[in-house]
Amino acid sequence: MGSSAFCVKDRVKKGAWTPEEDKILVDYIKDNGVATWRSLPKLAGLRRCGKSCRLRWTNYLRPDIKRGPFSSEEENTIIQMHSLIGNRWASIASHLPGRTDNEIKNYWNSHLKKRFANKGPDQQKNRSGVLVKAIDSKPETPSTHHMMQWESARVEAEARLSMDPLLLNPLVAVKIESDYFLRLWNSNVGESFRGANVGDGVICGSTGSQSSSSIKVDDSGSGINVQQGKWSKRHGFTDTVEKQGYVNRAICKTGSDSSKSCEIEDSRNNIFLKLIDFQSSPDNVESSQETIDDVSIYLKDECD
DNA sequence: AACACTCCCAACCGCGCATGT
DNA sequence: TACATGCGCGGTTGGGAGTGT
Repeated sequence: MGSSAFCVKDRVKKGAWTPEEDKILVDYIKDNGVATWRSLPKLAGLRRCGKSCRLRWTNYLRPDIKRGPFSSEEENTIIQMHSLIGNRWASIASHLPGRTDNEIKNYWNSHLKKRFANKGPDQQKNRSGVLVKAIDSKPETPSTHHMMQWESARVEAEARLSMDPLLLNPLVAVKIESDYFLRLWNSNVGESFRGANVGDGVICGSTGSQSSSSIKVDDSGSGINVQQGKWSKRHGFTDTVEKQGYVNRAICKTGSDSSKSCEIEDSRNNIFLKLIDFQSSPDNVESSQETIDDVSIYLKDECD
């Protein structure tokens, strides 16, 4: 379907790109941008298929691409990310500005793969000597499995956001920065969650007493609503924004004692994260000291 | 110098997801 | 709901560059 029809035109040139072709492509995109890749070669006067043009642009001609050898920091990032999420090169690339997924994939296959091939089936050490465990491996416990799934979901959400071209707009970047899920994850709350000792099993049946005002964000279609904004003493969240993300459903509440609770559901990975009774400054989340009293991880099927 | 072999990376291929009709 | 289209992603390949004999 899609791609098979995308690049099957006869008489299109294949193989290495010439400098002349590069110039045509760059000049055209500079002047006109990219409406659809499919129509671009014809409009630009290139005998290439749209797919080839897109690849050439995204992997080689884009002005923000960083050339040269990988730094030790970049290498370390690749190793750690790969140990966590496996061959998801696009997600890994989102953490390395200027590097393409293709470049990272090649670097892994040519430089790093062999180095870790003899370190056991699922264990790798980064340059700091920290032992990390591959997510591809069979989890030893349900909780570790879910921790990995959740981290994987987080990385994917970050990747999606970072790949968003709107990010180039600083105003939009502020919105994305305040994406509640990611901010929550990157806050002390998320830190607590990541470091939380959830034992060997899945914790179910956690309780929390919320009342007063609440805002429910529900996604029943393909679009996803993610809360952003600041806590308000009286109204829970203020400001909402619709954007593409990974969280499928979030229910956030402000208790009568100004305590907060937040439930985040990730249906794709079948994870239910519940943060109960954490406090934060109602006026400025960014600078707040958030604490967490209870963290629950649900397996939906088991706990509903 | 010539050949064989290995390595690296740009480019291609096919699958699958998101979106539109 | 079903189908078509556009495109992103990960796996694979082919050829040039580098190295060894």
